[in-house]
Amino acid sequence: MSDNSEKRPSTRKPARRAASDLSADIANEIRDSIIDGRLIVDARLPSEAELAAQFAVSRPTVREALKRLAAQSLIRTQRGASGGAFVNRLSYEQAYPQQVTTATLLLSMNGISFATACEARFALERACALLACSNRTDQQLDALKFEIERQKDTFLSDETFCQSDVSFHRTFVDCACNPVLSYQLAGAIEAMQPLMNMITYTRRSRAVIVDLHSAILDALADRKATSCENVLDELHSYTLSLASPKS
Amino acid sequence: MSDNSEKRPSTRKPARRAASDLSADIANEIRDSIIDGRLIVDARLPSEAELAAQFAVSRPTVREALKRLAAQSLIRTQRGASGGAFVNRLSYEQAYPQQVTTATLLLSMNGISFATACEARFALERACALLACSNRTDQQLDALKFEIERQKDTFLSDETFCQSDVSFHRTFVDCACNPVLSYQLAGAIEAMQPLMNMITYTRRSRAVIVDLHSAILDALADRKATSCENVLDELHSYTLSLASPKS
DNA sequence: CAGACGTTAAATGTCTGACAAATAAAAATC
DNA sequence: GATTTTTATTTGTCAGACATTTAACGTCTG
Repeated sequence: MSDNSEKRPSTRKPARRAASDLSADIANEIRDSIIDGRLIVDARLPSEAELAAQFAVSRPTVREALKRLAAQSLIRTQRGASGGAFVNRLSYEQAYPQQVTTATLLLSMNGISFATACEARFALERACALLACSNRTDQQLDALKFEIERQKDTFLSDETFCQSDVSFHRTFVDCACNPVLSYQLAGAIEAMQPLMNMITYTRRSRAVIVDLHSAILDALADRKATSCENVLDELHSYTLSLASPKS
Repeated sequence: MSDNSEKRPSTRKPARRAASDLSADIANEIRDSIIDGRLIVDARLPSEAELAAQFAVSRPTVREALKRLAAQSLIRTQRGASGGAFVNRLSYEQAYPQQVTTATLLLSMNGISFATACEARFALERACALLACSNRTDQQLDALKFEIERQKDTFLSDETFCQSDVSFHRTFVDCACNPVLSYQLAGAIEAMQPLMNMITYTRRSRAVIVDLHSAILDALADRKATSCENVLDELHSYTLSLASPKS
């Protein structure tokens, strides 16, 4: 929204623009360099001492800036002679935890209702149905089948059942064979699972869940996207009914 | 094959990196306290000196940990007598930029193809169609109409047109009236827009876009979810055809 | 000449101590 | 009693130092 016209560092001076957070400024500057390609993957940043001289600050300040970037997995550091800070290749594995943390806190801190979270979660999962039906592999079907079989085991602990539930839905999302989609959805599903577990833990009927999961598997096997979406809607309704059975 | 100087021995395990990163350990510990509720929103953390004593490290180390948390908007700091570090109420506005940054870098650093990104983007947007049709307000329709009118102006610069395009789609997502969905989708749309602009900038026909946008508006007005999804599919196909014109 | 081995230098990780700046509460003044 | 001043607390920043890690260099030996 704000006009980002900070492309002229030559005329830049230690102005009075509320610059009481040097480490944040430095971190932002380096981050922008990474985003717009001036610093490419695996490029080595100047040493902390050099950065300190370059930005005319002390080394602790530079270090705080680097730690900010490290917290976002934008850089990695290595000790030793040819060590230093390197631009990190951001991988899905590294981005997942942050995504989950952020989503979890957003839900818990902003009073998101169970219904709203649930609605979002199933809408997103529904978005995968079409692609999953066209792109799913037989291996993925086997994986889904395996989880369903696990869930049929009545001796399974509640915790393990929930874990298997998450695995099932993540595998379902993976059926779309689109890593971007998997990334986005994994964050959403993982973040909402604790919330959903807390509410539906005791009330859920495993038989109903297993039946619906089986129906999803069948729809995927037959590549029937519409029927797949319908089952997801049923699962959505059932989950909602667990949360508010007040009558 | 060129000899790669950055070989990665597969036997190398990332297990021994926990030994020397005190600031990361401290940051993780505090983060977990926030997540599981031991530290609630607006709670004040101990002062840096107290934290240093508590964790038996020096103040700079504590500060690096706090900067890591600040980079994720988990805490805010305030100077002065009754200042300190406070648990931040994570808002969507604060989470957006990080979400966009992460998504942008994930796309650009992992060689995500245009088709894959496009597929994910439209699948996600499609997920909103059903909810948008039931929940949209007349105000939102007006906002969409306003953007379409802007896009009809032939004197609009390419940049402004793209900007309006983003606004249109974000407003569309907002029609679902689900903040969680808006958050997830905004990240995806914002992150993919630069990629899509780069490819479709010159080739796109504004008339086609405007027509499709109008069709979306009509579908929303009539609350016809299926027709809305179909138009989105058309837009998807058209965008894809721009990237690989078989003519 | 080649390989093993010790040395060295560079870089990050950490600590100590200090001062500056901001800020709210307490104290002093009118 | 209201306003002003002082004070204490806390973060922001700096300087210097030492420890630790690690790659590169040089030396010694077979």
